[in-house]
Amino acid sequence: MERNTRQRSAIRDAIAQAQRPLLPQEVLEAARTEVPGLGIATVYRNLKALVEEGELQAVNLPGENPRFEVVGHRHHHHFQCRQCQRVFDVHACPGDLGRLAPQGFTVEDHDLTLYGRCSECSSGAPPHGSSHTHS
Amino acid sequence: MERNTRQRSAIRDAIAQAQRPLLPQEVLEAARTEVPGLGIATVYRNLKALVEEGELQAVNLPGENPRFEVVGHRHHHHFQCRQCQRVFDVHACPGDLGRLAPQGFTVEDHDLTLYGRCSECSSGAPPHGSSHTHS
DNA sequence: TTGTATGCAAAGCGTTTGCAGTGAT
DNA sequence: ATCACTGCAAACGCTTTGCATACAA
Repeated sequence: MERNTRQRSAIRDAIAQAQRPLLPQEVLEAARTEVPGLGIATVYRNLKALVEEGELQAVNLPGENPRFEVVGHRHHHHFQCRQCQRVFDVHACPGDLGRLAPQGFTVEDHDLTLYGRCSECSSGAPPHGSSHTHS
Repeated sequence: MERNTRQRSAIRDAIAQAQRPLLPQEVLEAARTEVPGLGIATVYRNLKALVEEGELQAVNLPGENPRFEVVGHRHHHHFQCRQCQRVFDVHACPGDLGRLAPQGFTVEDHDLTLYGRCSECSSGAPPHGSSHTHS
């Protein structure tokens, strides 16, 4: 049976309050404000459990480590800002893409990622989340 | 100055002859038919060098390790077969996707991955490349 | 001969797992 | 009092790097 620990609550809250998919490391940092001694292994274990329970879903972008967000958002896509590297949900979809595949191929699903500048980075606002910038 | 080694030729040939993007491990296996003692580190070093030279490009699919293919194909996308896990090029594109992003966001580029069955796996043909199937 | 490229092994990085101790029920 | 959960550290898979040797030029 599942138990309600402070750690699990902190992890769940961290993701629920973020308005975007978070990396495990970001979840750790956010959840540690509530549970200072929290370990990264606990974050991974809970992320996995919460995904299996259907509460969270993994967000995989090309060439990126998996991020996690709450389920509920129906079919949607993602946008990654090339300046701050953050990922945002896009609640729009180009629609039927089956016609794009070669003859004989059957298309069942698709993933779409948009790249560019988020609204904050588009305006002259100071760069956000520079700590997660790639080297 | 760059040197022409047997290893580099074997790696280049392996990728050129494949009709799809290859994983480093697949490149190693293919190139070893020509250079048996080839090491994986040499594969990685050459892949990186060939990408920097502009001869190869990395193909990153969501949740997958990077694959490599020859450059030349202009803007295109990819299709991954859910049965054999192989990746194929798709020389079609849904076109302008800038309208999908939220207000204030600027779209500069996009990545699209289609999922389904490749032609071989759609027909009753024997499963291909089972050695690369995920556990 | 010179210095880049190679093979091996060790190190990195993100993620998973074993284990003894902790704490929710 | 159970037994799932936690933190730590070791283990993993993929990729990179240090180093002495091999070989293209």
